[in-house]
Amino acid sequence: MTTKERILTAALKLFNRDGVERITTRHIAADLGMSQGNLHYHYPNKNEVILALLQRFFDDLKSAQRYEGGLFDKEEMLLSMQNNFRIMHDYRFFFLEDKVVWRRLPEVKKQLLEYFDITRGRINQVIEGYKHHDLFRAEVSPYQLEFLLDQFLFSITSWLHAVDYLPIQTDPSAYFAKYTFSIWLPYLKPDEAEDWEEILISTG
Amino acid sequence: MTTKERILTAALKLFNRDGVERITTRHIAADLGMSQGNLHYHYPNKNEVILALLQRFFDDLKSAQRYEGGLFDKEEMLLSMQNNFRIMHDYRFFFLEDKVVWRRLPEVKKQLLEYFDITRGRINQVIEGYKHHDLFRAEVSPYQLEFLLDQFLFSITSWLHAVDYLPIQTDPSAYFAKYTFSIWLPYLKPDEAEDWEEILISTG
DNA sequence: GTCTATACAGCGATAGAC
DNA sequence: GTCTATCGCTGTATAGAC
Repeated sequence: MTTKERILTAALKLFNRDGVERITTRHIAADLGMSQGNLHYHYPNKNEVILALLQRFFDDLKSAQRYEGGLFDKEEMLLSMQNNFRIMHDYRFFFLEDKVVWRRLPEVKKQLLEYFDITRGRINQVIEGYKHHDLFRAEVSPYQLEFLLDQFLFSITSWLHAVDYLPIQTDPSAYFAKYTFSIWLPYLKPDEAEDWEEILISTG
Repeated sequence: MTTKERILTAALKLFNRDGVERITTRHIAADLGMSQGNLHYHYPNKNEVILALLQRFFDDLKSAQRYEGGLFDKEEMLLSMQNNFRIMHDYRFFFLEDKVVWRRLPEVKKQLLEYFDITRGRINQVIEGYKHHDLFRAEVSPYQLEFLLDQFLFSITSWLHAVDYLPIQTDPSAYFAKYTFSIWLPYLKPDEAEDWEEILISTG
């Protein structure tokens, strides 16, 4: 592992544990048994460390992305979401302290919103596909269905915040991946809902 | 308005705008055209300012609480939630920067979790009442229903975080109060769902 | 109650030796 | 590449005059 990489790993650990504002370049250097001057040789300032971590976050997401199975391979969809959630959890300070980071670096906000906008498009495709194949219950009103996309997006962007407020026993990433898909069960026709429920119960 | 109150009002404004960590006692004093020494006469340190704000938050909640209508007065329930959300929005730094505040003052975490635990109990009562009066659709499985309480709690505790991620045009407090109740529409029997939908569309 | 002045600690960042 | 030393700035908190 190169020194630059070791710095990022230590910084990530400390940011997640103690917060971006509290952790200084001194702390990161000390954690590595390295001088602060040397750290500044590799990264001119703290913001550059944060930006490098954001880059690594997106790289991790990309390399975890297997080839897209069809929109209707349920198990694949669930596991893929679990994977993404695990990576988000690895870099959780970006989300748990999003407002703090965005204030330092508006660029981070822009990039994260772009990322979630792409996700939003994917989810919308799935919903439209389900509409097209007539898999939603007939009684569900358009008003109700309008909220569905927002509900997914809410869950995907903000689940890390909720971890402290909900009584969760198991691995948060796994729990909230299941939670996210459980959102739409009551919108689906009984057969489709049963299908999904089985997957949610048996997987992970 | 007493000086102590003026300090709290200024501090709240600045915390919401620029973040708890960034805003210092100097900033608060300057905003009031007051010396920093004088501020420290009224509040010995920044943490005491934050704790006083938490107290005021709970006071505001309490005084906004009208007498509880029955569990089944829908309009009352919606307006009451909108009110609570508005107050949360007034003190939003407590929620948008919850992890940062909690690290400084673990006491704040304890009190907020207690508050939401009480809310959790109330919601659970409503759900149980709906079960008892047989208002949920028969096809909804116990597995699905288990998630309902968590969905409500997730929404109520974390909606402020989601404001930046969702494309919201109107007043966030109003939007998310409606959003929260829209969660359970697909779980309800058609008649009850229609009833709720009408309220959600016509109110606010 | 309100002010000015000050002590003290910690942070970001740079310079220069090895 | 890595170190030590150091500067300038900002934050918290206190002391003492009015």
